[in-house]
Amino acid sequence: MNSFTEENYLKAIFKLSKTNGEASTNAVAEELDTKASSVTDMLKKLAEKKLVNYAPYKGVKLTESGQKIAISVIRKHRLWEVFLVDKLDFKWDEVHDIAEQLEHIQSMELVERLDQFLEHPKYDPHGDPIPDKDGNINRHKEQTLADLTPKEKGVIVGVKEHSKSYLNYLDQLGLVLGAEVEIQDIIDFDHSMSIVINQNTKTIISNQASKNLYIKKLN
Amino acid sequence: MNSFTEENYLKAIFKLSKTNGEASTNAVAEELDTKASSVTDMLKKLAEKKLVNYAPYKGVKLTESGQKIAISVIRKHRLWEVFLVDKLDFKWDEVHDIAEQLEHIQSMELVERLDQFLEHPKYDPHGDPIPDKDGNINRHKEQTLADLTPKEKGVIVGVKEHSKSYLNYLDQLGLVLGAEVEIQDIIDFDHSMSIVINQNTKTIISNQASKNLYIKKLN
DNA sequence: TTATATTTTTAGACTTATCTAAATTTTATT
DNA sequence: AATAAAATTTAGATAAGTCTAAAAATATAA
Repeated sequence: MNSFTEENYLKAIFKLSKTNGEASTNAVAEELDTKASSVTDMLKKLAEKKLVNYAPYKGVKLTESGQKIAISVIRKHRLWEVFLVDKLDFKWDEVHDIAEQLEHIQSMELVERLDQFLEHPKYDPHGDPIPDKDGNINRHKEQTLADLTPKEKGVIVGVKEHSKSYLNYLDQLGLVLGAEVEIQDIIDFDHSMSIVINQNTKTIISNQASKNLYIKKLN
Repeated sequence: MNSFTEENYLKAIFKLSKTNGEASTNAVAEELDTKASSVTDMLKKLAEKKLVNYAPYKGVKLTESGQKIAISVIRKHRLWEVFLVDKLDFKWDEVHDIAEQLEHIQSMELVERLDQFLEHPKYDPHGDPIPDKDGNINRHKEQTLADLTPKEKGVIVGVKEHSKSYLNYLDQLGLVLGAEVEIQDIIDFDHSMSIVINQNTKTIISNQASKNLYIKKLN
């Protein structure tokens, strides 16, 4: 059995590995808000359990079984988020901390029944894909609002950044999943965009904001 | 913030205090399947946090705030059990271990929304009363099937013992919450009873079994 | 390529929760 | 009341996870 802590390390390493397939000690420390020395200790432990491949100074990589656990934790996290939003009427900016706790509940049966109860959702409330029972993940297309050019339209399918303040801000503007956005203009200086939301509300958003919104382009 | 462990100690002390208002070190150790010396250590810690009143060799008592926490954990446990049985179709003998984990999730908002989602249940799947938001508990009447005499009838309203094997056994016999039982005969020797369940199934149950079934007498 | 900066690891300490074994206190028995 | 038995506490260890400070390895830059 793995501890909460171990699961959190595996999850962090998984997240950081998306780009280059592995993670550095410092990156893991940053992600988990802890010290590099603590990370080193834990990596040794995870390596002994064959959950990661680790050689001193050489970074860390999940093994097959480490990845399996990480994905299962992510599956639970995202399913619980769907539960919280769809069934308990939480808003998308309120569920993260609670799901961080619920993701560690141990019971295969529970997860599968929850999945069934929620009618096998494919995405969580932030548009992140929910891994299936066998760990397959339907990876997101990486196109963001910032990639579009004037006159182009897209539908919001997800967010890259999950902070409460960002989600709340999007909510205010009506930039929620499924909303349609048309680019009107891009300011050369700072790449901020003027956009029209759902063909009626006009607003301006920063590049910082637009590059964290996943978009499915419409033609 | 309190750890899982602390919450489990408070819950155990609360449970053991039902009879005499306080608990002995050994009783707590037994309840939590740990050693008396570990309990002593923890009692000191809880006492420092003003969650219990503890004097060496004199037993332990919950303070007001200790009791509040214990009851809130019990409230969560029982609400989650209702969720698991009513929404996820678990059986009453399958939910204990999962609820033992879920009861430690920290979020007032979550509990209140769950309570609402479940439509403010008064009892959990074993007939145990669910404390309300303010910690008031609708205590059970302590009458058991073993207290009835031949010809008397009652409805099953709860179980005193929660082991999987007992619950499973009751299930087999149809001795579930709401079932009607009529006493036919009591064997003098071992106090086993022959009973009729729901006016049609006749069976014999041991005294051990009958004294763990809470009954509401019918007239 | 040598010096400097950055990253990572090691060493040693601390906290929480646990244990065993020994010592102490309380309770029960004669 | 003295002694035995039972319950409880203390002392000292252990494991998980963390930290600070110092040392070692790697990367960067003059």
